[in-house]
Amino acid sequence: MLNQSQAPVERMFQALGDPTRRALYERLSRGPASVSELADPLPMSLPAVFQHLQILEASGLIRSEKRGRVRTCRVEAGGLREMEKWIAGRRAMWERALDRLGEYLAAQDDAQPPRRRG
Amino acid sequence: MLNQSQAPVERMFQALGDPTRRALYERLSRGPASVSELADPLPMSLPAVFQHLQILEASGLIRSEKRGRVRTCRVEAGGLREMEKWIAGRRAMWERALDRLGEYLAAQDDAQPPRRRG
DNA sequence: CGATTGGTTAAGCATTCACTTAAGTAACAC
DNA sequence: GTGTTACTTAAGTGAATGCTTAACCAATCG
Repeated sequence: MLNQSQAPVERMFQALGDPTRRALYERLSRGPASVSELADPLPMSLPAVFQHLQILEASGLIRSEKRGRVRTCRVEAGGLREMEKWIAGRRAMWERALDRLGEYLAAQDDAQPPRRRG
Repeated sequence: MLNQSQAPVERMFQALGDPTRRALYERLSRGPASVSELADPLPMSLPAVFQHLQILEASGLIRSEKRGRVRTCRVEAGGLREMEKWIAGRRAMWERALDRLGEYLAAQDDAQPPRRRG
């Protein structure tokens, strides 16, 4: 798997690549919830949901806190920001690449005299 | 795995959850490249890279075109946009949830007379 | 033409992943 | 105290994933 350094944003992408975890995250973006509240509508066992929550939390997308015997989960704002930053970075590189292509083509035009008007 | 409907954005997240594919995508965001150019710096076989490229293309993050015997891959702009849209949607929901919480707390304040000034 | 290059397909294999059930543990209810 | 609730841990299983090597095919080269 070429396990090189596992950047946090990568664990976020991986976390959201699973439909269950995406559903959990969408639910939590509507407001905090306990583990069993989250598990209730899902067609799987509570330990399974708990494992998914652990993965989401390890990725930095959510955060949770235990009071008494109930653990309340909520979205971690920083997570979204990390992903947005990564995407913005790729977009910037890609747009710069397009610019370079434009400059290159312009330079080609300068070097070779235009056919129509020559 | 709760295989419900596999939204396109989900396949993108899943695609970028792998370090190799993330590296491929980063390379391509700097400009187009052929399959073997992409495979060259990576510590794995060409078929392996090819499979990763297929996954990236199936997710809609990249696009490729074959001329003669060389296939040229490039970033698909729409892919980034899809992911940004999804993230923006979650952020919006999350911020709305915070607003609701604020309103709720304000209502609580109105209902109960303030302690300090009462 | 035959040899090489660039990609593609196929089959197999080891690991990881998404579950499961069973068995804890700790907080609260009675 | 006993029982119930809410989570947690552990162990196991089948399927999906990330590779591999060994062909195979079409385009280009000599």
